[in-house]
Amino acid sequence: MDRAPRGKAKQKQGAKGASSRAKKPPVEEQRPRPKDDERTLALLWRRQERPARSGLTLATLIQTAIDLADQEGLEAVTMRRLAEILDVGTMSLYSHVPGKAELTDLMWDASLAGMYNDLDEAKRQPGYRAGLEFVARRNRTVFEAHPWLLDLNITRPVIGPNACAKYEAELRVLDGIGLDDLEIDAIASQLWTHVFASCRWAEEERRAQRETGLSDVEWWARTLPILENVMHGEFPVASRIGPKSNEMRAPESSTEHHFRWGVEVVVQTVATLIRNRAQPT
Amino acid sequence: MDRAPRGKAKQKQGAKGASSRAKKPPVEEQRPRPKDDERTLALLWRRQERPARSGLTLATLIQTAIDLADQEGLEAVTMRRLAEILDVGTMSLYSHVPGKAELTDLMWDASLAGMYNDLDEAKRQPGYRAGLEFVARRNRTVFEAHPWLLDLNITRPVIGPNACAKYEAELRVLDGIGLDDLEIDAIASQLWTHVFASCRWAEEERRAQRETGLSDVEWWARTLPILENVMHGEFPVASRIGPKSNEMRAPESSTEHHFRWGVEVVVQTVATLIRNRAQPT
DNA sequence: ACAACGTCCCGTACACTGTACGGTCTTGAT
DNA sequence: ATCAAGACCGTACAGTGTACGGGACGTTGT
Repeated sequence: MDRAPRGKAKQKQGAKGASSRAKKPPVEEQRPRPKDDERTLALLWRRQERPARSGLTLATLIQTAIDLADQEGLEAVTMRRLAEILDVGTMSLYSHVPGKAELTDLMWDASLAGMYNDLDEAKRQPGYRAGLEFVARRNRTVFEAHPWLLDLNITRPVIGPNACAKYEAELRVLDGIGLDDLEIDAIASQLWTHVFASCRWAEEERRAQRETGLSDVEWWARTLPILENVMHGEFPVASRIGPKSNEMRAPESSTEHHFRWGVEVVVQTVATLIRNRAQPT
Repeated sequence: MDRAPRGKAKQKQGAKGASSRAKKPPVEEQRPRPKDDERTLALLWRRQERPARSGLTLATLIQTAIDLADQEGLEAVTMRRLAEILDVGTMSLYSHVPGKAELTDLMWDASLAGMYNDLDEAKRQPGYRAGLEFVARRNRTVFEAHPWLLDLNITRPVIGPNACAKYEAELRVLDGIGLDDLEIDAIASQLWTHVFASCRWAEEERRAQRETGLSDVEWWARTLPILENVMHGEFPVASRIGPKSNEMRAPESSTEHHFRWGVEVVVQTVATLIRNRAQPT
């Protein structure tokens, strides 16, 4: 670690030489510790717990983290900050949780708690269309309650009880209506992808507005002349559609419109699949 | 909550007061500096540049960052590391770029360079189906060449020349085939969302495999018994579909299948929109 | 009753991040 | 030749996650 010849006051002897500053002997590569899924799984499915010596529970730790993220955003959630709020030493948190990454996984699962009253709530809607719309709205509700979930970019979540229940409840909507298992999975993930993207877009807009103080329309009104100045009519279609879509989307109802549109596409896809199944040519 | 004799031994004077550790007088809240979009825009559309004193060009800075991200992932891209590779002082980078966030924006736009040979390449495909498939594959190619793009979670990119060209080339596929402008925008974003999600899933799988050394099937084979042990048949549909979808997806061809399936959905959506337009009843 | 053990608590320290500040040097225009 | 602009960059700071090791405590075995 100690670069030997560094010295010579600060003259930078070789000057223009290729590698006057390049050092970093290979040392040993240490990956950042690969996230203890085993233990996370155990923590996710823990039965119940008595508070430990300091009165701290894993559940309250997670809840505190979630509350903090809700109020000040995900980047405000640091181990030190959490410890301070809970009035314990920073390192005490590590006796409840293997590390921050794992805590985040726990937060994810915990925020899904109580999404559906029971596993058949969604299925009970009249028809799969109503069911899918119900599911989509519930998902959006979660994202609106915990916007930081949109920053997680979760693709392969560790499987916790609440995520499981959510998954089950949502799959049941699609079960037994004439799709095979792979189609069910594909449709479900299509719906999630859309809802996530749609919510993320809306949230991004909200944040931009909060930070810059400019609404989307105002921002475009200010940026457009600069852009047109620099791309001299090279991109006719883009300059026609880009601003317009945003202009139309700006009113709150239009985000809503885009959201419904995506759900509708999923519904139509299901309809087509079923129809083709019914009459195989 | 707080067991009585907590204090004593360790002194810690106030001890059991609620706030022995809570301090942090309000001070002033400082946001992390709001990302200078104005200047980023100027840098994105810069015409050309002569190398500066040290021989450093913004273009080579960006390219170095991209290469590094390609080879070691986005988290390896730090200002110090970049400076070391380029053999300049860390703070020298800041005379070329306002900060790291802006550099990331520049990296995003730069990696889109040359995606299409010309603005009509995609449109030139025979029919919108071929056009959309072409676009989807090109997008995937970019994500495979630069997997770290999948970590960016870009929703509102700053508009650079390459992003513009990409946008234009892709919109042209949908232009003039009977969709209105809002539909074009919606379809395009639906396609991007799908490609992004699909590539992200594949990449996540690759990473998991690289880190744990377990393939997806192996991982499920190991995890499933643990899970079933803890969720005693509570989630029948989920336990039927979850493992199966992953099992089937494991062979490389199956990721491909899912990718195509999503594109097909988009194509069908376009077809439906056009059909309904043609005969407005 | 006592000892031993495990587990929680946590102060300190380390390696690493982005970048503010202020100085020095180079270069191009006048 | 002068001078201002701007590139360069050493140092420092506030912040991050967490490794380490020691001290305090509760439970359990004897």
